[in-house]
Amino acid sequence: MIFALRPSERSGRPTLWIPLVRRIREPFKGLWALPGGPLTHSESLQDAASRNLQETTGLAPSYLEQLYAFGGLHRSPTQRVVSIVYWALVQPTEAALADESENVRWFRADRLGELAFDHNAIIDYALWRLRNKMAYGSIAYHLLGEYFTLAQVREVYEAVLDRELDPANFRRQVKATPEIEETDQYLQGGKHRPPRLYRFTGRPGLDPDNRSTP
Amino acid sequence: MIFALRPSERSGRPTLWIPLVRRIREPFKGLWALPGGPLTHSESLQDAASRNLQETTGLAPSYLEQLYAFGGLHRSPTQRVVSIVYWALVQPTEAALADESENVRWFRADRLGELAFDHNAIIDYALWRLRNKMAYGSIAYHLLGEYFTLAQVREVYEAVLDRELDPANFRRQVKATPEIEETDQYLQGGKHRPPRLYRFTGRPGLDPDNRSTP
DNA sequence: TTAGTTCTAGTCAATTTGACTATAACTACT
DNA sequence: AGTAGTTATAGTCAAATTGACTAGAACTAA
Repeated sequence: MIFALRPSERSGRPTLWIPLVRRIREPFKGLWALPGGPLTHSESLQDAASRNLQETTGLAPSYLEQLYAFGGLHRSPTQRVVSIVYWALVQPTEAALADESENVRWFRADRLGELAFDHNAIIDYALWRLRNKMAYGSIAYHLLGEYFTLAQVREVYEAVLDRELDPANFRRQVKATPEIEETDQYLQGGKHRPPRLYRFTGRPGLDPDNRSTP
Repeated sequence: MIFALRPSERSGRPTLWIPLVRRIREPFKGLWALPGGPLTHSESLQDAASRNLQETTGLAPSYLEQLYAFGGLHRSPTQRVVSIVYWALVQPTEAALADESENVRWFRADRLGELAFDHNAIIDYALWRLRNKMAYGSIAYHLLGEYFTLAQVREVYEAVLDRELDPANFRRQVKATPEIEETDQYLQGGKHRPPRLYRFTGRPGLDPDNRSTP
């Protein structure tokens, strides 16, 4: 389950997109589904998630975390399947390089049709978790490049939380977080005063997969 | 992974306890471990967790949530094992009924020796999650009975967060949460003014397992 | 009756939040 | 060159929240 920001077609503002793969066999042949695959004996769960991500979309995520293990009895009509789902955030530069083909395509996260299996429910849950994490932790930065303006951060929040935020107040809050570092670079090229660039110096989450690896 | 409150032996204040089972075969024969067992083809993950809980300790939890799927390569020295761990909170009345035997015993969560497999790490993570959830959500009530005093709620917070809280300020905050309902009952029997009893009217979490079941 | 205890309501200053104003610094147009 | 348009950025002010504290209420035990 991969999230990336892409500019919306109309407004140009960033919105959440996710890549899906088309099912080429039954069940649900022809429908779109989350990328995934079996776990082998010689890789950890996180490694398997990375590998699947790499194989289907060519992406290397800047953030990868376990989402949930789905194990209901009737997730697949043909057999019992337990899916340990990971979710990833990728930076725009990465996302632009992603492979796209007949059977791999990006979709806006808020405009999905009916997907295979219980994948709509999985995505709903991932969106809920993303919004939740965003409200507390510092996760939005993994959707941006190394350098970013505070307005870009605000746009990420606005896209994910789907509401407008006061620019001045948002600034004040972000600047109060110690993980945000001011650079002395400015972003040129806009039709207005050039905004200062910042960078994020924090580490990912505190999950069992990540907490030990410093 | 089961949490319950029990009065500390010395101070009498509530502290966190967890039941462990003794390994009766290799690997780690003789060491204590978290209760658990294999997943069958005919039960969901949550059902399997409930069943294992019931079989080993006789407990029926008031709260059951998925913790994490652990899938490192070397968790067991003999074979590759993926454990989808659930954590439960049980009320004191339930916990008092729990089976205890030669091979099932309760331990204080902050005074554990070396356990089998990676179970120390799992418990550390569960404790971290419990503290986290407690700081935000309304989860402490699942460790208490149906009726409770605000001082009891505070004691739960103090036990889990391991720091003292101002009684008056804590009251104010708890009373501000809409899920807490005042009753017109009072708890008699103390050597002091009898405190009013409250009840919790909220629902569990918003996990995929729980969110649909109303 | 009094001392001891916790319960409970309340005050007050410090901090944080939300709404808003004003100036700074750039580009684009005339 | 000058001016309008735009976003960046700092700052103000009232409202809401939090933390430290005070004081009376209501019970038990002696």
